[in-house]
Amino acid sequence: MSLDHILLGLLREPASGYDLKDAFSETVAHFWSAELSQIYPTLKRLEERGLLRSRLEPSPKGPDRRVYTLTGEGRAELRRWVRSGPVVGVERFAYLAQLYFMSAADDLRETRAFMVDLRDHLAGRLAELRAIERRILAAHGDRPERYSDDGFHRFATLRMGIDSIGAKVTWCDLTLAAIDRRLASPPENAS
Amino acid sequence: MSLDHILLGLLREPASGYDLKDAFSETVAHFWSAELSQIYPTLKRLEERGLLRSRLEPSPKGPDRRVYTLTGEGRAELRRWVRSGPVVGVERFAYLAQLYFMSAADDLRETRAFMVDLRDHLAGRLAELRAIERRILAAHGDRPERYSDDGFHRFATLRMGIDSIGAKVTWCDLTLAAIDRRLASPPENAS
DNA sequence: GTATACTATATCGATACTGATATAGCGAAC
DNA sequence: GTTCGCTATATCAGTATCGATATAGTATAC
Repeated sequence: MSLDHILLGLLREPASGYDLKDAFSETVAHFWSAELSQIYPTLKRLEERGLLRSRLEPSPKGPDRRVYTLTGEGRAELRRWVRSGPVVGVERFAYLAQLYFMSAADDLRETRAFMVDLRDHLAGRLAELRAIERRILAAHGDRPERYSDDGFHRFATLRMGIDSIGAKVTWCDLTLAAIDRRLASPPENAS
Repeated sequence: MSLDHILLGLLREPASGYDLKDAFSETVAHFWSAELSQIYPTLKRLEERGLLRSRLEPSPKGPDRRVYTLTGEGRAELRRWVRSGPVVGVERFAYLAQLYFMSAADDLRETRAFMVDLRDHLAGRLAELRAIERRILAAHGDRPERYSDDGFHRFATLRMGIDSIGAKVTWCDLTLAAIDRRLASPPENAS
């Protein structure tokens, strides 16, 4: 159900499905993603439910664009959702499952290589988020307390991404250190 | 695809679908979850693919149990997956989307209430994970360096949950503090 | 002229996941 | 004796998501 509401949220300004796909990568990529093959049918369904309205517009650089606009009902539904209290879903981490099952039978040096890979990947994501943060801070004279209300909320979601992935990178480092200690002096009476 | 491999991993000891549902809540709940309605057909499919074998056993307390066992192929597939490098999926946070769209038009005190709710929820999850950690530490005389290889990997996944949720709770607190500063002295030249 | 790249919409099949529902044995409470 | 709760398996409908594919206009490069 969340994609429905995210599309409503992004449509506070009129846009086509194609535009929305771009909006995803620019703005909400750190907490949601969607393919065009999911966006188009979802927009259609939202229009059928009366939450959106659409019109065809000629495009200067391709086929006609179907541009969607929020209806009053759509705006009301978005507000209802935002005010309905935090929607906390199940988090799924396939890589933790891999780590969990990478046990006794395997070589600890394989675990080490796995953790190095994971650390690199997460550190890359963290660097991207930090780059976005720097751009935002620069645009506001490094004074986050002076953001508009919109900016305040957007900055907050970005910070959660940075803090959460940052904690994971630190966890990778600590786990790697523990692996190295273990490789240097294996436990004798393991339990 | 991950559920397939998680079931293979949990089946290093024979179990029925019903057992596996329990195993989820006891062991891997902090990084995956699944309903019986998904577990049963997945087990059937894994058996068709030759990764599992099953037999019917009479149960002392109910209808017959269908008990699944790993085949050699199943064990090989599990090892292949574990060694294939970290599978990093997209993380989706509906509550960040809500926060993101909870902007200018709304009252900042609503954002505050939302963040308090979220903090409570996350703090509850964190407390559960810390309780599991304490039980494990107590069982090992508070010396994590002496775990078996199995214990080492399991403890590592638990730590990632604790660190990551801990960072989110801290982020809630910092965001709440920023909201309170903002409520006390609203920005004049917001940008 | 044609191959390539980008804009734009759309559909299909496969898999993933949830919640509801059905069936059925077994034991304890009332 | 029947209701309740637990064990146990199973199916269904609805939605979510991804990757592949089709179609087609426009512009640029070669």
